[in-house]
Amino acid sequence: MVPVIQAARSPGLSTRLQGDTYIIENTRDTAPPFSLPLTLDCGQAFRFDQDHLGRWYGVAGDVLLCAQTVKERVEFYGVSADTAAFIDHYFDLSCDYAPLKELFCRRRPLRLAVEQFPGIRVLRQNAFEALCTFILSQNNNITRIKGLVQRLCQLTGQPFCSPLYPGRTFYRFPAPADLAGLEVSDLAPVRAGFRAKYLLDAARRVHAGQVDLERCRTLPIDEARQHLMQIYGVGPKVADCALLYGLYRTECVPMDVWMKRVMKELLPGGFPRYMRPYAGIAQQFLFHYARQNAALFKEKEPAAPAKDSLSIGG
DNA sequence: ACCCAGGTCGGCT
DNA sequence: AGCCGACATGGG
Repeated sequence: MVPVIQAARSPGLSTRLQGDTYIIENTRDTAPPFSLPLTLDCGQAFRFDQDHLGRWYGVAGDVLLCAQTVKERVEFYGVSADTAAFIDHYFDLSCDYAPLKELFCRRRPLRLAVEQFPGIRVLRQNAFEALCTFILSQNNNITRIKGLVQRLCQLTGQPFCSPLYPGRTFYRFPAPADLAGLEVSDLAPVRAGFRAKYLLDAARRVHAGQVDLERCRTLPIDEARQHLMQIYGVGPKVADCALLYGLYRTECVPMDVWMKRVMKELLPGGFPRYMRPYAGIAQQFLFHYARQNAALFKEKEPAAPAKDSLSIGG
């Protein structure tokens, strides 16, 4: 129930630190190991953008990450040994996605999603950050969520500098203690609207130990979900996001409007039992697939997707 | 101006 | 248990 296939022997990826550049390659073929834009901008993390050179950069944990795809390789810049270890963890590089994708591809609709967007990976984000950012996500669009998170970090997070971007200031995501003592009025500059009070309730409960995020890593999944849902403003969807993205509970499938549409059309019977432990990862492929093929799934009522290309069932 | 956005809450049946 | 409007804000 815990991890995904750990595959220490054949992770499918090789990594090496050359100077301060951390290079990640695919050991199986010449294809890129994973897609930076798909992984960083597919609606799981909200702190990454592209700079004027096209490099992806953003704060994760305590550090600024800056990366680019160069000739079938992913390169991270300004990387220390500690940062390299963090990258391994954050991008879950010890997890081999090949057998997972093979599993998913046994169902045709999932195969279409995986084949169209093979570079997606589910990140291992900080649990409190995942909880908070998905509290901010509710009834909101991704562009604006990124703005809210950015302003929250500027207002309450710890500032630091990076030699990668001289003269700029970056901000870590606030710790529970950074938020627990604040009032809704203090968060006004964030412009989070009705979500501000939810955010503060989460911070206070985590800070007070009333909510134990780490315990949710191992609790039976229904108990973990209920434990998080004691937070005012956290329902089943946000709880599942915190569990999947922040606590690596890969059996969780956050059901937002898009996933409801795509499941109804493509997997009306739900995920097959054999992929249930990793259904959250399959979800990431389906979620992106649905959004990128919005015209097929946006229809309110029947308007089934083109049965020609999206055959139902397996 | 209008609609919607990776939902949840409180108040109804 | 399930439906429905309100909720703050602003991007397209």
